[in-house]
Amino acid sequence: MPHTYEFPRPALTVDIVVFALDEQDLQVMLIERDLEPFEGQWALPGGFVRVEETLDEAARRELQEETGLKEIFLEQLYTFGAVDRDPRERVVTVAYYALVNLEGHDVRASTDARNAAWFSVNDLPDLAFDHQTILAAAHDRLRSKVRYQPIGFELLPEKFTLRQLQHLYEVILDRELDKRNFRKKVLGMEIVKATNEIEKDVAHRAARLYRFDKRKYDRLTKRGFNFEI
Amino acid sequence: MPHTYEFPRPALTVDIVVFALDEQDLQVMLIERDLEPFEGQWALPGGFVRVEETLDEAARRELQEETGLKEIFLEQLYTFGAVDRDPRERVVTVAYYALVNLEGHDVRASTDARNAAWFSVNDLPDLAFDHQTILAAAHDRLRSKVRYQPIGFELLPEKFTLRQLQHLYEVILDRELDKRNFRKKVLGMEIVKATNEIEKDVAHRAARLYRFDKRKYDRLTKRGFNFEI
DNA sequence: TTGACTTAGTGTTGATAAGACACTATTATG
DNA sequence: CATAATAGTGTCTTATCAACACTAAGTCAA
Repeated sequence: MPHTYEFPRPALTVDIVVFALDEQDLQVMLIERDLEPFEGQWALPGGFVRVEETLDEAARRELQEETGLKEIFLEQLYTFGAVDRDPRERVVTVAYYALVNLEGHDVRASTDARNAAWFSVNDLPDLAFDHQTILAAAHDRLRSKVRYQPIGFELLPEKFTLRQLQHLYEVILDRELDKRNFRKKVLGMEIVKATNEIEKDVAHRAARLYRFDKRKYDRLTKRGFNFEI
Repeated sequence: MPHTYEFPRPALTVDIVVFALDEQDLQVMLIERDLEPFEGQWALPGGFVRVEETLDEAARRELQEETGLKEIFLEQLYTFGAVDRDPRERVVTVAYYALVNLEGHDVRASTDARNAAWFSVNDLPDLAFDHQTILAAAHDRLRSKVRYQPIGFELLPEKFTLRQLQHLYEVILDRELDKRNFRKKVLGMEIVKATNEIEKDVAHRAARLYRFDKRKYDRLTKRGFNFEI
């Protein structure tokens, strides 16, 4: 069913940069394109915005369709509108970034006849369209945002050790942190709460598990509290 | 000339929140609508994105057409895509915010048969569409951004006194700052340079004029310098 | 069962930055 | 020439940040 407008309109898409964390690295989910243009190349998950859904809904829908991920942290990043970013026609894309913890979510390796895979942000393949630019912008945003808002917890399982939390910050900020200073600061802010559990199946002394205390964090931010690592 | 697509497409617009500073307040430029919907109500300047221009170009073009402003600081803010934000049809808008200094730019009070005017952000009329939401988001962004990037200089004339600069921060951050500490900090960062001029036509001791040292600022930010007030 | 290995967990100190605070200097004006 | 208005300046206290090393607890293998 064709749709006709008085003036030409850009197509509108969403693209999502999904970050996760493994033991070594920050990872990004990419999808192998099975259509021209850029057939066979890796690209960010995404697709067209429908007229009856919001941008956030479009991003969540595409993410679930293409990767199986749902109910994850998702935030709008920036809208990319270079005239020639898609060789076929004018396409404006609203980019999002998402954070997932690998333990809590089951990521389908392949859906919609497309191949999906995780890549280290430090070892990326060539990407389709301007997706390299979008990914770099998302990485920048994550790096700066993690410094004043505790979004990093989204990358960890519900219960985590302080070592895992520190590792998260070290990977995202790309520098080493002092263990004692880090623990002092995090515990001093009182936004994590000790559980009475310890980690299991480790070949050394087991560390205490903590959980993020969202209620306390919300109360603190209301009073202008600034979470800074 | 009609344009036909296989699937329906949202219309794509840009809207711009233009900030300026007067002696008392932070001001925003609004335009009185002369068409339905919201005829007679105040709204942000903006309009449709053309297929042959980037989003930034669209924002600059609309700004010049509707307010006469050009060559000003302009930055993308956020993209608003609620399904019912325009009662006529689906319209997604890429919002921008802009900073101008009132002395350096000649703002037409009225163009395109529309009435344009400045309003204090503390005393706004009812706005059309979701423009109240967009404006609030821009105000938030300005407040937080001014704390770690020296964008505030865009609101001042080329040469300004330290009192003007302090006033700018006080208005945007909505709190009083200590004069000695403020001057110590700003001069210590070395991102403003004293001129050998002083202000004129004041009924008291005249203050020295300074100018923003963009070259020095660029060199400092490259080394990870953090501009914080 | 014990010794080696691995990571958990813990405080102090010195340096630097931030915040509170009040007076003198300069110019215009009546 | 006195008054009024804002410019311009330094010190001290307190808080924050960064550097730094050892003991505790548990696993594992000989």
